[in-house]
Amino acid sequence: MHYKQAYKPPTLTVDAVLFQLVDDQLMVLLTRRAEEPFKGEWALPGGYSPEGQTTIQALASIVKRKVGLDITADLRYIEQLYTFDTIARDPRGHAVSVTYMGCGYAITTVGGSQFAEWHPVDQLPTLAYDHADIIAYARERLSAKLAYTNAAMGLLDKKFTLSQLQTVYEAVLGRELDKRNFRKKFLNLELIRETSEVWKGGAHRPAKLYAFNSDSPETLSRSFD
Amino acid sequence: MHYKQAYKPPTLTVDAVLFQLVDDQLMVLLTRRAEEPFKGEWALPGGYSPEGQTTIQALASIVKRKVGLDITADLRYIEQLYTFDTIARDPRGHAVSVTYMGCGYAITTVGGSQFAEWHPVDQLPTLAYDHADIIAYARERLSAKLAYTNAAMGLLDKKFTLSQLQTVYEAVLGRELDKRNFRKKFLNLELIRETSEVWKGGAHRPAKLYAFNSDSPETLSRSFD
DNA sequence: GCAAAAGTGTTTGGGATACACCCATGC
DNA sequence: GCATGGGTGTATCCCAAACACTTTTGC
Repeated sequence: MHYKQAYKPPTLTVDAVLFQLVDDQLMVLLTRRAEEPFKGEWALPGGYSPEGQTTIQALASIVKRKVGLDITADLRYIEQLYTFDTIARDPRGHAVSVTYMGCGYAITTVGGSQFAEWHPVDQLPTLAYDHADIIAYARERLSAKLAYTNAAMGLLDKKFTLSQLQTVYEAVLGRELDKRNFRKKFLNLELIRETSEVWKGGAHRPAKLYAFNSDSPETLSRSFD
Repeated sequence: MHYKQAYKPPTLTVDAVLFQLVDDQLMVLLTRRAEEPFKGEWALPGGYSPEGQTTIQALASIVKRKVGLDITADLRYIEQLYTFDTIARDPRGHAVSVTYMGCGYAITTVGGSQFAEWHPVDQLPTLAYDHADIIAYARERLSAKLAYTNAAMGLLDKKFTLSQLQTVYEAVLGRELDKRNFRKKFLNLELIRETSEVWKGGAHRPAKLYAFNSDSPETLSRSFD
């Protein structure tokens, strides 16, 4: 593409905030930077988004290469979050970052060219660039989405118990919920259905397994909580 | 900025969906394209976003130049909407567009290097690029924001009557609301305050003027409607 | 039998909805 | 005095919140 006047676009990058629950805690995937700038610091997985690829395509190949995670196979949900574009956010020069937020369940396949680790979203280390802001924004968005969509699906197995569902809500919202009210409200939304299976999880009464009625993102007419 | 490997970013553009009410109708500002591609068709105001400027800075100068509108002075509100990045959206080559949604009140200053006109959002002409999608997305976002923020502020004068406020809600949501319930609910939100002034708008009882308590965007704890 | 999580109902208060008439002004 | 929009109250229903005990299993 060429232009009548001289035109130079900023660098375009992509970054992903990837969530999953580990031990009932909301975790985010971070990589340790091997090079300057911010060498040795923690950062979100991300990289350059070149001409000829959509940002999500670029993100998919970067995430696969750097942290060994397949965003279609390993994630249950991903959406565009926001585009961060302040001039000084990258010390090397002006870089505009299109960010994504994704959710998964029991992801263990992490391991690529960069060292990566899941960190509790409530106890993050110092982060490179403006990545702390990006994570804060993603967490807020996810909280909001729990209330009016079936986004909790992203953090659960295909079949799950009501207690596991409640754990997702509690971990993301950061507060405890009443078990009876939670079940009543959620079952009223007609978002999930009972399956015939049960979960035998230990030395206690087995729990019924439920599944979401729809595999795709849904917006609720009346919102939850 | 230079790179270890060859890296070429896509073109970065900005586009704005600007709303205002005219005759109780929600209108969006469109320009008529003077050149190929899509010569003669209607499009959103927008243009290239160069290195060294944030997208909102680039948008401000483009909108000022092309349609003669000052986004700080003429608009009451603007926010980033979404980044559209499909490869084929611009026939000239891969162009990623960071889009914004803005609202104003009684804007009459339109007139720049491009012919521009306000169009009812419910009766749009054929639009260039993917701009119809962008407008649909903006309208949805604005609808949603009316429910849980003070975004209606953006489409009103600093002081307004409750009927004018209700008109904003009806125009954006696209349905009629009950006057008594609307007033009760809105006054309960403690988002607006009565002023001592009244509006004498014609051959009928004068209406009390109200003002928003806060000039800046606010999110409500309990949502409206 | 005991530890551990699953499962279950009722009461109360507040907001949502539906609905119709009088009031203040200009002309 | 009449046309025009401004302004007001009540009854009903449903949802949200608070709250504690019994059930089923593994060991």
